[in-house]
Amino acid sequence: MIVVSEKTIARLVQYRRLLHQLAARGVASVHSHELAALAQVSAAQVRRDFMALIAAGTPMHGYDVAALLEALRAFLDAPEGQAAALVGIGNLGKAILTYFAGRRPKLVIAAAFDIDPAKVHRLFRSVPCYPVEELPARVRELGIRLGIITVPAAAAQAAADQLIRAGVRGLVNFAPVPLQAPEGVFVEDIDIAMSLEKVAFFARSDRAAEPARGGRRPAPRLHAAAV
Amino acid sequence: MIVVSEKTIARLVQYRRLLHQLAARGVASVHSHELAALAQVSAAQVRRDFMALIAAGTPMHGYDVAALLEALRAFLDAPEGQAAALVGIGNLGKAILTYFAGRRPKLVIAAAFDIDPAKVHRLFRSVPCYPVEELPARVRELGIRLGIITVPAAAAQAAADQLIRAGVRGLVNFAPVPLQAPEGVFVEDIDIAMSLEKVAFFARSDRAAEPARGGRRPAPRLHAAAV
DNA sequence: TAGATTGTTAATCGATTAACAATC
DNA sequence: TAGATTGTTAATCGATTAACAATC
Repeated sequence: MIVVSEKTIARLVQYRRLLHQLAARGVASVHSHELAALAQVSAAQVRRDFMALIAAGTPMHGYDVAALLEALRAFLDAPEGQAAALVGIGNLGKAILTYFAGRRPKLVIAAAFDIDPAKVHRLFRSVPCYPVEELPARVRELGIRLGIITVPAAAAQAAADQLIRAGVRGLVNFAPVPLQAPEGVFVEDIDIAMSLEKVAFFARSDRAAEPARGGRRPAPRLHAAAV
Repeated sequence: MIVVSEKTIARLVQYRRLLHQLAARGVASVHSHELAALAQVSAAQVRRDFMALIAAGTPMHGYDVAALLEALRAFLDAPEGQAAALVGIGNLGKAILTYFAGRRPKLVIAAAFDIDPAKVHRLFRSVPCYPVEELPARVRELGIRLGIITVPAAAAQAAADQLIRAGVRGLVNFAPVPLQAPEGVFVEDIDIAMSLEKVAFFARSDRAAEPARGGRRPAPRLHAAAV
């Protein structure tokens, strides 16, 4: 059982995104401080994370982009791929289906569900949509362990319960209500309205975000001009 | 100038959401441990946050829900209200417009922008949509300080730059690319694909999220059964 | 070599929680 | 009163960064 912090995984996922962009531009090697600037963390953090991945760099040359991508793939991706289910084909559900269409071979949305009779039994961005009554059977049949909830708030907990009962172990919830889930089920609540309210607070001219600090203080220096 | 941490604001926004739900159910008072269970923080954290808001409770009775909501409103909301601009009317943009339609009187999306000639000069969920060429003038004219970016990745930074030049101080970015912004502009990147990859990692049966700890350890206890 | 970067440690901060006296 | 909760402090953890020897 591999146990890691959520923040670490978030950073690794972000590195991968950035490295893909660099690779697409033909960049073959990268220094810790370059990636640090892009990911907005310290260079030491990047080096620590790569050390944990057993991805070595060399002084002057830096890290090999292809080797890093391979190390990240080996650590982050399920070898056999992962299938996800999406519940609720509103505008948000459609946006997510569109975004994922054919983009990540190892992480595909294999089934979508809705209660609207006009939406079921057809394809959305080549993903089949089924009535929610079929959710337990389809999720089990496809071995889905990952759920995306894009239904209205009132229906979110019921959708989550159904998914969990059918074997789902991770949920991304976009409904504006925190989900209850048993131990062992990872839930990420993405509340767009709450994010907007947070940003609105800091967008006011008399408000400022406290800069994140921490870490060792610089050593006090003898004054260079002292004679 | 009020300086607070981002996490604190996120908690206060969440408390408000939960208190609204309680108020709607007719609940008049609440204890710190009740709200703590809903918000998934410690009761001590809730009490500390309310102390900072100068919102007092009484032993046995707890905190008055209406008084808390008023204190949160006074702290979080701009007295004169805030207007936001949304750039990019795809599925995600429409989802956000739908969600906000008439919901928060103090935080309204006042203008939307798109490059598609078929979408401009009409209303989406009663929000007027203008061509992006008009963005600088409209944002200035409406005094907008808050921007929501729901354009494709390739167009995100340009949209951000335009908004910032026109006076926007806070951005919520849904494009899958981190935005560069000058000091004083608060940026929240919400990367749905990265969130999904993170959850996918923890949804695998051999992976577990490290439980967040910290805080004072329980005092060692003398064994009660010792004679 | 000289210079820059990596691998790693030491230091330190913010965040969080247990604890408990004061209070209703 | 007795019992539970609030207001507040003390303790402690994880996260983060400066520093620097080893290395290319």
